[in-house]
Amino acid sequence: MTQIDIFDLRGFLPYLLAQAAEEASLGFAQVYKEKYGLLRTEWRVLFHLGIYGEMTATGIGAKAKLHKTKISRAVQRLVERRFVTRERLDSDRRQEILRLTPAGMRAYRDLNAVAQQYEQKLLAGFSDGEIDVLRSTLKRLANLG
Amino acid sequence: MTQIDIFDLRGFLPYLLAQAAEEASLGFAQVYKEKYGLLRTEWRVLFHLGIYGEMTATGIGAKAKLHKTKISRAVQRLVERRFVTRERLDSDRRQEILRLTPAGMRAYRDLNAVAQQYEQKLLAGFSDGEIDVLRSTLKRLANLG
DNA sequence: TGGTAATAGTTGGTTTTGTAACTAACAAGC
DNA sequence: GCTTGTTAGTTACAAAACCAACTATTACCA
Repeated sequence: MTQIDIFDLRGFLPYLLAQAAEEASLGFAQVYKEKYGLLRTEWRVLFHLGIYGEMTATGIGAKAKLHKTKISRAVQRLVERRFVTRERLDSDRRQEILRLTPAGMRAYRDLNAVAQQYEQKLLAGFSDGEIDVLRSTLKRLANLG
Repeated sequence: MTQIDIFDLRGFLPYLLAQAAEEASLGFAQVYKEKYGLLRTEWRVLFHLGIYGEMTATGIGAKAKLHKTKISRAVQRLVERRFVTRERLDSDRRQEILRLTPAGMRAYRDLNAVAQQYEQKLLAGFSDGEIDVLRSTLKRLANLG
């Protein structure tokens, strides 16, 4: 067994993805942390409510692939900060509908705008073709279509 | 300010990257966890030593962009499991050279082979062109060339 | 109906991470 | 040679993640 048939893990896809994901999320994480005191999971919940409107915690978990305990705690903090309201459903009193407050919506819109600029910077050196392939392959890898 | 100019965050690159990275690493993480009881950081250290041969903790940190405390703890556990040895350098007694033991090398080679197969499955539905673009864009995003 | 199973969400205890302060060894300037 | 600053690695404490057990409510079905 020689060293020759050893696969070069430097290009190992899960590794490249992890490194690129971390690098890409870092700069933006600073923004939502410093401007709004949000943690990553809290930002994600905010962003799902901003996109989809009212949702339940379980619904967000399914879309974002986040565990319900993480969401439960994120929602708690978002409610404390008055970015989100919760309302028990009369038709099924186990569920709570989550909604952005006006303050939550303002934060969402602001961060949305920042995100847009941030992404442009990230992709500055890439061609349109590369960007298309990148997005489409990532979506497939993430099982998002 | 209408809703119309709101950027669609479903395609937000840091989000897609995070989701794809998590999905891609999950299956492989189970392997190194179940077969060798390794944590993610421990696997990364093992893999750097497998690729580059002997290194210091700081050297691994620089390559892998891992904080030195994380590496310190990972190395401790790898030494306990007899996958890694450490040796203080006489020329600079602050540094320790880390090396794989034979058992560490065996684990590395085994996981390397699994990784290779695993990656093939991940990329099964992609064309060669897509794979090239994916790898090259990820490397640039991760500042790895 | 009444009993069992399933679902929504929370809480508690353990692991793991993150951050800062720490020790030990070396380097550089005076 | 001292003093000051830097670097390698560890440790300690706080924050966050993980997992399992829990409450409350609804669904299934005999």
